Amino acid sequence: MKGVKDKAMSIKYTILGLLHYRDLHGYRIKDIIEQNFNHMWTINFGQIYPNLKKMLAEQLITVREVVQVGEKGPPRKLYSITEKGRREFNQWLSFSPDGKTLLRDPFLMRFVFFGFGDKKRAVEIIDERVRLYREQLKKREMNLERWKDNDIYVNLMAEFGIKMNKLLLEWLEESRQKILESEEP
Amino acid sequence: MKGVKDKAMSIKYTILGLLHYRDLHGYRIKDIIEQNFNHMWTINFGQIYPNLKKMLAEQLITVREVVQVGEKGPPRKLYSITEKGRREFNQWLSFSPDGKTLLRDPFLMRFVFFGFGDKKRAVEIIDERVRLYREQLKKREMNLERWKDNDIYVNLMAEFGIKMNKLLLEWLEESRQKILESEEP
DNA sequence: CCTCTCATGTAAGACGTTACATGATTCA
DNA sequence: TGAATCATGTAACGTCTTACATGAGAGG
Repeated sequence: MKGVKDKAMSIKYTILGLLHYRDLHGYRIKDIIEQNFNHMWTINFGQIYPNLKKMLAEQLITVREVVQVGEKGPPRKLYSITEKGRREFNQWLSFSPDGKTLLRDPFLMRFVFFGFGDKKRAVEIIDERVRLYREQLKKREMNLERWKDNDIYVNLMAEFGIKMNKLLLEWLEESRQKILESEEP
Repeated sequence: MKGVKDKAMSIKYTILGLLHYRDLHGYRIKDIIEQNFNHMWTINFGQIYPNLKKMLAEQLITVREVVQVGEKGPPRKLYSITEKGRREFNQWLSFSPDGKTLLRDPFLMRFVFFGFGDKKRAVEIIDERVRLYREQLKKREMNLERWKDNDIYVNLMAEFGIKMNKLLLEWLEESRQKILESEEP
């Protein structure tokens, strides 16, 4: 069980997980993570390509170059998971010690200190945020529709993202009301 | 409005915010953040002390050394916010562009892939997690009691932490049931 | 012609985590 | 005596973000 340590989100295991479904190239991996794990992650190429390189060196994956005839852009590099990759993935899946659940939100951080600023401005900022959360919710609900046929865990996870989004919205709207009703210090 | 950019949680502004209430030393700042922002952050000295040093150089804060007579440990360094610090803080409070809300949870990341592993083991891991969320919830509820007299924003934030915790618990318990009822692939 | 999308990648820097190092006092 | 708490801090390492660099084809 040694060696399976990762407190962070771990792109490594996410990639290994995705490669269980089908072979993928870097650009596509980014797409999938962006669409499906957007409530947990912001992903970028600066993370993906170096990781793939490293995983290749560790022999967790293999590559083959595929030229898409009549398609734009450079040839794709399709990655596949190896037996070693599967073994490490399974170790992680069953025995990785989980870190804490963290809701990282710079807005919420500001929110706590709104008492030191102007109330009118605070409400303005909240309104902006409400709009943003509404848009996000719409997107997630559409996304869930698209993936409905998927496996149970993926669906449950997507449903959770929507629930969290709704909670955030409800809470913010209630808070807005309470703030308006509150007396100035 | 230039120069106010921070996508990350920004210890800097959090410290400036806390110094609005009273003068603090590094160790105490860590305590407060740990107790009050635990659903958003894990904080450690490796972040706090270097930041205080930097903020001192930027003249956002000042220090004075205070020897606690008859107290254990080295003398405390009490930090105060300066006028410049207040100005920067207010800029941030009113005009910082907020990044995305991210729920970082290594457990949830594993959860998505449970379909590739053993169902019995998956349920075991979920049960462990349920216990952990229950404990967390208890702590947060006690914490809210302690801070009840605080300002409205701090309270709303704490309430949100509790709501999120409850949602996570409910969702996980429901999911556990659905997983048990589901057919093996 | 210009911008968008697809597709690869690197480099610098910001941010976060863990481990180490020191040392006094309190409590079991 | 040994562990825990209070209190300071540094160093090394990992992770994440942003910006840069390249280039082809599609569509307006």
